[in-house]
Amino acid sequence: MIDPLLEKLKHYTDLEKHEIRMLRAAPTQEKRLEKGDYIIKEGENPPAVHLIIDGWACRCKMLSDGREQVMGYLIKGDLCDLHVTLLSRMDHSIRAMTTTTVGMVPEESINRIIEDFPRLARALFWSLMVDEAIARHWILNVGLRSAEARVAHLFCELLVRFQVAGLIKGNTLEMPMTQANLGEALSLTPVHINRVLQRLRQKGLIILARKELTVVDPEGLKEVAEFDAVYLHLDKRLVNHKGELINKK
Amino acid sequence: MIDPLLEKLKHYTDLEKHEIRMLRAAPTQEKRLEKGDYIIKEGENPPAVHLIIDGWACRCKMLSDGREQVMGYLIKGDLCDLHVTLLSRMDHSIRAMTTTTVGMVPEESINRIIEDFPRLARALFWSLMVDEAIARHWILNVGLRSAEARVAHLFCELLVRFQVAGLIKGNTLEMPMTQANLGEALSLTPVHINRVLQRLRQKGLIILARKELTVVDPEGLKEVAEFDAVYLHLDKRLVNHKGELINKK
DNA sequence: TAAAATAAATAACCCAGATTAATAGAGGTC
DNA sequence: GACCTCTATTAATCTGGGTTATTTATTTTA
Repeated sequence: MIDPLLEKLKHYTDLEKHEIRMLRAAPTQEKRLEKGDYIIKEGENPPAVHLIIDGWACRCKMLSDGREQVMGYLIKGDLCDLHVTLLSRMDHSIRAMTTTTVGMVPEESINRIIEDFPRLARALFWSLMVDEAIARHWILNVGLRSAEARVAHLFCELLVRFQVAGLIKGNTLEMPMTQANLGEALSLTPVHINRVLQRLRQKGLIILARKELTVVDPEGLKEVAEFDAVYLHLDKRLVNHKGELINKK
Repeated sequence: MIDPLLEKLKHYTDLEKHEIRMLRAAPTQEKRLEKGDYIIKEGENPPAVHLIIDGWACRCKMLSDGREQVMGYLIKGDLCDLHVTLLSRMDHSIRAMTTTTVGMVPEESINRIIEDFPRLARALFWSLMVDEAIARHWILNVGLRSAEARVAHLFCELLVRFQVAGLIKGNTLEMPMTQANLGEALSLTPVHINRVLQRLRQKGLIILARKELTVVDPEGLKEVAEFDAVYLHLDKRLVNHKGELINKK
């Protein structure tokens, strides 16, 4: 089930049958991981690129005192470590937050895509650049926004990403992370995350219970978060079969 | 003077004469900017990629209340907006922090490199991936480290980046940003930046005066910062003329 | 070289979010 | 359905870094 990745890439460019076929055939093996397992550890040089097929994962890194920062969430359709095809080893770890199934795309398939499927290659690089933009905006989030805006911003981001990957129709998504885990991502303590969630609930912006988040008032939440989806770069580009942009302006 | 970029890329792969020639010829035009000028503004879709030839710049983004977050520093040899060849528009701005000269590399040159100079293309993508890793580690820095460690970490990063670009031999580099600007990058107030700098000076780790930083005790500073240069991915890769990795393990 | 403007240094006081601790639910599991 | 463990909730207290204000260098400009 590679469809969420396809759905996501379609937001960047149209893909033809043979490109879709190539992508569907790319993960040659699946691996199942339990909650808490590391998909890839810092320092490793995985021989294949991992694709989240089912479940949730996060990018994370620990300091020597044991405190951990979550640097990004990975959902169905996200590629975990495409960048490691260029770098030598992981500078952070990726951990499953639920029971998770990952697909393994051998590096040769990636190289084949780069050589023979330029438009697909361009779409994959686009998703890498979006990951970079998301990382930059997390700096902004942690650095500048109040606790309440921070939580709201993360929820807005996840809502859009779920919609983009075609995983939900409405405004309800599964959210398996604990308040402690949210705290690691947003640099807040679990206690304060709890306080903020109460406030967002009171304002009628969200419902969050039993690992399920419903954004009751998306516009209101965006306002609190000062959320602007531009950084997710969802505007469809016109790209020819060689991967070249046409009609750029 | 494109040498800092060349120096940087050489840390990833060896380049041959014709590749070096291509890169040297890439910036067809230069532009001079004064301190405070925007090199590229959020929302723009620059027709050329900007290369810092001289001076300092920063990636930044402002919230509606006027507060600004610096999301990264750009030094000689850095490409500002390579990612915009894939995305439609900038999701943040780039501002000159000193009088700055940028070279403009037309998008056609980038496309030519991707098509005909695979090893060079791979090196450029490597630098993009390093930018992404730097962004992720800034999340860690702002999110988890104490004020003192944060400042120390930034100084360690800049020291290594200056060394990698062949801009300095020793441990002294020009540092034109004000304490207020450092604060915008590290999410600290100018007052607190000042307090922290005093402490780092007292500990004999740095000398900072007249826009010049000397790291007196690099090892000590790294210890305070818990700095590990792995995320800058400086290990030389063995890459053939087609840009394929050889001898990966 | 004096005046003006900008940046650095310091002090006094304050607050958003941290810390610690204790309680209450929710899911598992046997 | 009794037990156990993990997660959420709440309250009381504390602190790292923020705020505001003033003074003292540096630079820049004229």
